[in-house]
Amino acid sequence: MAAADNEHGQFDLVLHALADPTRRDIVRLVLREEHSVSNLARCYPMSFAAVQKHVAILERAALVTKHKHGRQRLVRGRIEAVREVARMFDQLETTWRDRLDRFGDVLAAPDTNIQKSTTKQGAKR
Amino acid sequence: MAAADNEHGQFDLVLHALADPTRRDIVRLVLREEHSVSNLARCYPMSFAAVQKHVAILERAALVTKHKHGRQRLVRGRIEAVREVARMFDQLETTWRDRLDRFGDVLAAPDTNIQKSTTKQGAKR
DNA sequence: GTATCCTACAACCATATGGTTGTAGATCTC
DNA sequence: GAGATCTACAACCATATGGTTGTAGGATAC
Repeated sequence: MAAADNEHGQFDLVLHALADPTRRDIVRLVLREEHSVSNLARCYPMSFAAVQKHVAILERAALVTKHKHGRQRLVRGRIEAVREVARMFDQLETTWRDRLDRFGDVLAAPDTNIQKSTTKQGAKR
Repeated sequence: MAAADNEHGQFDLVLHALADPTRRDIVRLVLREEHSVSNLARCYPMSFAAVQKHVAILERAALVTKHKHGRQRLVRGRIEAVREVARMFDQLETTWRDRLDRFGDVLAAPDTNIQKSTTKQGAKR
């Protein structure tokens, strides 16, 4: 499972989806232009069903959409989703850095008062 | 293993490491200040060994470092790594978007020209 | 010294993941 | 209509993952 909770957050889904080179490549392709699933499948050294699963994971993460066109389903990348993820990531990084800035001097001194301060704010969550 | 190749790329490692709320929280904590492993373990509803594994995954992704201090190992977040990942992600997103711009008309979708405005101010940090 | 605490690591379990093959349903082509 | 193609889905397998407990080693405290 995820770890701390029973339901996947969007961030979890997206990062997990992108933590695979094949899936990143699929996103790259379908951002260029739409591809049918079987079309995508021919690009990778694996079965059709395997690629289908990868597409499903990307779809679950809202990174791509599918719409049917005749007998095939065309996969299209959602550039907005990609941008949103990049933005989320920037924000996450900013948040972390801000905290860093605020407590910057703590890092300056390798290990002075870690225990006691950690004790009180460690138990939150 | 991963999928397309037998050796994990750095991007795979980092995205996989961050695709878990507990690990993201650990990164957040150890960026604020150093924590021992047992200290971290007390923050989460799981065993010491489980947290130890999470830290190992973060360490493998070079998101944190450990150095021994007496009988404990202090975990410290590598802000450079986090920033580097955000940068990698921006770059990835830029690459994808660039291709999109070049083949822009493929996207007759509602939000055609949003990305270019985002282009310049999205990657700021 | 002994006891205690922190850590590393191995063994184990349940489930998720990434892959396979096979089957069945739509849809196009003929 | 028949056949071919694209897709969805189920069943299955091997391995990875996230969690557990237990054991052993180092460092501190007494």
